[in-house]
Amino acid sequence: MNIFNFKIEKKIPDFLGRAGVLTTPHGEILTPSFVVVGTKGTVKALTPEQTKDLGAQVVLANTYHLYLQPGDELVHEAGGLHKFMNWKGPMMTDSGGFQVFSLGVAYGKEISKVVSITDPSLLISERSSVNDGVPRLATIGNDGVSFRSHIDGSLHYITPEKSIEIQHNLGADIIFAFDECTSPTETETYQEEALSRTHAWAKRSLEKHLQLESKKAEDVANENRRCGRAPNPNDEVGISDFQEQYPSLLKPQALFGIVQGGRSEILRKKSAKVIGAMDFDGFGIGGSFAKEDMSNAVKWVNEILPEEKPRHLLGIGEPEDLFMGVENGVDLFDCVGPTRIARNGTLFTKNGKINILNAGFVKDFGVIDEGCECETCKNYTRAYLSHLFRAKEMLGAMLASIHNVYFINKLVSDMRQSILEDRFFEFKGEFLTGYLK
RNA sequence: GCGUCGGUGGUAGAGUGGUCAAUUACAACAGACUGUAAAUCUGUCGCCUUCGGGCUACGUAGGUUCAAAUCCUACCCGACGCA
Repeated sequence: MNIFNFKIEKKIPDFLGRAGVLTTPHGEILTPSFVVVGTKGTVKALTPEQTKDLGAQVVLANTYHLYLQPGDELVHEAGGLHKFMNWKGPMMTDSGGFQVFSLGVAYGKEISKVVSITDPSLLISERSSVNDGVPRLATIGNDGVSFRSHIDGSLHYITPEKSIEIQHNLGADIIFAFDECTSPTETETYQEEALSRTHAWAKRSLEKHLQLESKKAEDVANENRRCGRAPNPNDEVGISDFQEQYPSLLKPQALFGIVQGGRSEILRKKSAKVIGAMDFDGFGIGGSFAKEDMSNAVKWVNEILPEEKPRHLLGIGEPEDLFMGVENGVDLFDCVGPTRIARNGTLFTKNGKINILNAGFVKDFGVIDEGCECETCKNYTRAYLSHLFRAKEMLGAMLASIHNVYFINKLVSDMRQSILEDRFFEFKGEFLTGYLK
């Protein structure tokens, strides 16, 4: 299935990279594209209007968080997440699979999305399927995952079916299969076990999704009859014509399957084959990576995944990683980085990141990033942002987020343009020379 | 003028004979942050160091003691009360 049209406009010669257009019921996404993260139905410190104006084409919210608060049923009652949060463009939701990891094995440890595999303290101690005594908020079973709410401690059980159900209630255009994100420090044996679980969950996610989609199609047909509209004989799902006519919640949703496999070439390729052969509308590439492994993993996977479907590298967003991903055939990226580091005082510039809290910026009346066209750079100085951060004024986080989101969207958009103009590697060289110094 | 209480590191404020270079918070300085447990977290925070330790420090100056930020005396400063 490929429910949303994905058109590849131009490829990077002899590489996997490409520029394309993905059409969703809420508009087009020009790829490659950076997906801004709005976990709880808000891009932190930005209004949806600002987010859009900063060049964001699509936002990603989170199943687990919205299920806990305010509850997916409430969001559904509100008319879906688009309407609830007033985001009119394309939207994605993550399945909660990452929280299996971040609230599970990674809980309380210094393990995150990108880790240094050389650090022995990160090694996961001997696994026991029962309870290894390590405190965590998520426990994995073969059928699903028990979560202890990080908000109030209450216990919840999420299965692939439950995740898909929640994501249908939320109503994003693109939703993800429920998966298990593993740490690269896990043993090969465990990676294999987790991978077969992820594959089984992918299948169950897909089945549940198709079931809910056909029910939605039925609802659409009924709605049609009720309103006296003639069903469209050329469109058995009855979807494309309804994009403008029907409320958000009756619009079709695309499901992306997620490839895992840790650091292993064999497992990554196996996963790409298995997931790639399933009837997904696109694919996510997941996992916690050792930085040095990332490009290999992406390449292995994208050589196998069907070329005509979009690919999303989950949770990656450092500028140098974006170049790596685009070069290796990734169409979509999401990352909390730009917004999180912004709130913590770090800003992107063409010459690398700066921490605006550093003493040198107190009396620096220059702009954050010379030549940047964002509202922050056009109107405020480094000294002013320095003051806002030191004074803990929330405008600091807002102005910094404006800059970082603009910067990263502009960067990916420039990459796209460079592909179209056949000068991707020139652009990459130019940018990284200044950025990585 | 008399009396009472008090003067501790950039700030606030613990400590009231040894375990005190001195709890804690804030500030300061730096670092981290990659499908958001995150407007968060970590480290440093008297001087010197061959990282073992050495030196100078709790208003000032003396004193008691093996040992004082802690006890005594005088002085300086502050708050309050009485004249």
